[in-house]
Amino acid sequence: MTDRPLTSFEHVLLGSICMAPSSGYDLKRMFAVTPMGVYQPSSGALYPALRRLEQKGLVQASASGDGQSARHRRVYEPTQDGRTAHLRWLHAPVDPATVAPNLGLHLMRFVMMEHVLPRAEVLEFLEGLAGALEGFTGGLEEFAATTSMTDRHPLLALDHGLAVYRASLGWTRQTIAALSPSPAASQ
Amino acid sequence: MTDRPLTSFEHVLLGSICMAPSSGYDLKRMFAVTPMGVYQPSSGALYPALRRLEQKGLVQASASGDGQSARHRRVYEPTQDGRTAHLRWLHAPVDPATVAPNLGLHLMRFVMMEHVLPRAEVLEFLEGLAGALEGFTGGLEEFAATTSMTDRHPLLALDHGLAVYRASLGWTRQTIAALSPSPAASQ
DNA sequence: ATCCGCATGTAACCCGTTACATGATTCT
DNA sequence: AGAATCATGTAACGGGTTACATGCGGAT
Repeated sequence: MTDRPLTSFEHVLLGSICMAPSSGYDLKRMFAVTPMGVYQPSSGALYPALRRLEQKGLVQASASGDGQSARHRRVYEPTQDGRTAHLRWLHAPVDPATVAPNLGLHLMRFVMMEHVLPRAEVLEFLEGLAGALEGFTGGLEEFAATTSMTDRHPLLALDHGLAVYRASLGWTRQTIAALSPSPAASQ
Repeated sequence: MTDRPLTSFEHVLLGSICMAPSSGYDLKRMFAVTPMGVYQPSSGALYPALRRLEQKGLVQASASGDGQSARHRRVYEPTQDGRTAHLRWLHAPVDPATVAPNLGLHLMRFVMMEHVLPRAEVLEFLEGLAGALEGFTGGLEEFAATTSMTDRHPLLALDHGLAVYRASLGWTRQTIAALSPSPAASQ
């Protein structure tokens, strides 16, 4: 009852439910089937998390009394509070400190922005992401330049980080371009 | 006492101690200073983990009775058991299922292989990594090809995944080339 | 009739985070 | 002397994993 902020996992669940009312099993299959399935939540994580969202009044089991067929499913849909909390989450600026450890989470946010945030705000988010990625790669470059390390593998691992986050930055810029309203002649 | 397998974190600590005997504070600074610092272990995680390694007989507080100066430091060094456990960890093949969620961990393994595994085994590891990355990107490509998704953002997010893991794969191949004994004329 | 997939849940256990506590040493 | 850093630790709390339990529904 301390009203702690939602965990990332809870935010993803809430967001999924906002995109489409879902049962726990639906969400499980979503994780299993889509490339999001790098993380495979267990029943012991999923169902208690949904109950927590319910107890916080962010989702509710749909009162769809549609006849008999709903054998044993709890289909959740967002409450008004849930929608606003989800929107707040989508609107949160990209914290540069989280861009490296939570890149995947920011991508999830990007996916859930579609049809919810106006194009301009999506671009704003991507600009923030690009800035954070620039900062991170810049930090790696500076470390590489100033370190007195002589061993080979650590420097190669640094190159890996640079390659990966530069790729991420490249995608971000490309996506900004793709989503920007083309000013004149289009592709 | 159930003798559970070591966690990833414990393996990283053990590996660091194998590379150079360290105190908890040394390890903390290592995480804080190097680009490894995307993960910043708390005292409540670090010191208990070291005690666990000690209780399992994998490390021991160095009995360096060198005079007085060792004010209040517990410097750990690996035991024979610890070294063999670390080597087993380094030798473990790349499980393709873990390559996406634990890429960073594999990179840590790569770093710790230097001066420990012969060049041939490092290359073997990198080949395994490349194969796993090919499998993963292949899976993403197939999903992109067969999905009936019409929304834009999920497909763009997929592109991000492809860009990032292809960059990782590119680095792997490049590194294989860089570490391979040049057969004839070198660049 | 039985097995498999659907569907939700619970309990033990472990571990990480947060926050706090404690003392020694060096710097100013 | 007082402050900052070094250095290790503990307690409360929350949440995830593993493993198990349960029951309904459709398929063979």
